[in-house]
Amino acid sequence: MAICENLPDLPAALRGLITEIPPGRVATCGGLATALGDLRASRWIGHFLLHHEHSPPCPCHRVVRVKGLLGGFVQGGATIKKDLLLREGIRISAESIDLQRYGFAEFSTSQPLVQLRQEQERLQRKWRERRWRRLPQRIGGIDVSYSRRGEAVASYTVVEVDTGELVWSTTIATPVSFPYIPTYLTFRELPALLAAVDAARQAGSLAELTLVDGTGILHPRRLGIASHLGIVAQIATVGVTKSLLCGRVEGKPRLGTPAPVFCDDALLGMAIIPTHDRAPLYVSAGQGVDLETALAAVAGTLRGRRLPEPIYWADRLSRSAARAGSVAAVR
DNA sequence: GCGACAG
DNA sequence: ATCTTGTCGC
Repeated sequence: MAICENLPDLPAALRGLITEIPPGRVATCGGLATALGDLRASRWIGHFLLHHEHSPPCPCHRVVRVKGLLGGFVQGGATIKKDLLLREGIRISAESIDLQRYGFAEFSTSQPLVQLRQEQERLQRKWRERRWRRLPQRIGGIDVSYSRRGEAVASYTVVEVDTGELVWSTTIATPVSFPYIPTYLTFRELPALLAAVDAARQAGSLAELTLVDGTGILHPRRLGIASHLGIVAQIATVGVTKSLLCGRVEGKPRLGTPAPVFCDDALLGMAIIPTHDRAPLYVSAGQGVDLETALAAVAGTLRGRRLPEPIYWADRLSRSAARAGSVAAVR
């Protein structure tokens, strides 16, 4: 089954961009993010800069904060960074740099994030909605945890709706090759999800409907990870999140009476209170279901916990496996 | 104009 | 998502 083909090596692309900044010039995280193709990546870039493996010729001191403030530096304080920049001929007055004069943005780049957005837009055309007359007897759940070594550990679970009992599960570890960037979660976690879904399919244990820990069409491009997984793996999915990626809740959800979530004036999700005094969950259609069916599937598998049973178990099993270390690996 | 932003 | 001690409550 095809995974996202030609996934760009974002850390390598970023390193390449940083290398392009000539001595005597500086760039901002926002400028680098734009060069990668989306301003949303700037927070990841900031985090990357503070934690990357920094060997001597690395010119990361040429990345500063917006408005010309120096910002942090891997090797500790900004003192060394300031010194390096001064030595390259940059004038620093009142701890800030004149970006009009020293700012650099003429990167040569293929903007890898633009291609990923286009992939999402292409797949979104395959999105289908369907209203189910009744819920299946078994509902699946899927979630990903991360081990200390940076592997993604995915669990697929199957729960009997009538009894609420866990009847089957599988857990698989896969390598992680993409960072978390809002709206691009799919490219980080999909390989892990697909490995778990494939294992369930081969065991003949795939449920008719699967709850995914991630959003469905409640997404800026209407293709959250739940929808993406559903389309690629050809399964019916529901998106469930603990916080909102986009959109606004209309009114106040109460126990037993969910509230609608609107995004760009479209009804794309529902906020549901899972149990007394708990924060709401946000439900959206993944693939092959409508919002009403998605909500019924979540409501029908909520059994007094914060999360619906299939996701609760997937979360619990993947986390304990990730912490324990020893998990069957793929690839 | 600025900030927010699933896991 | 993950890093973490104690603490409150059923």
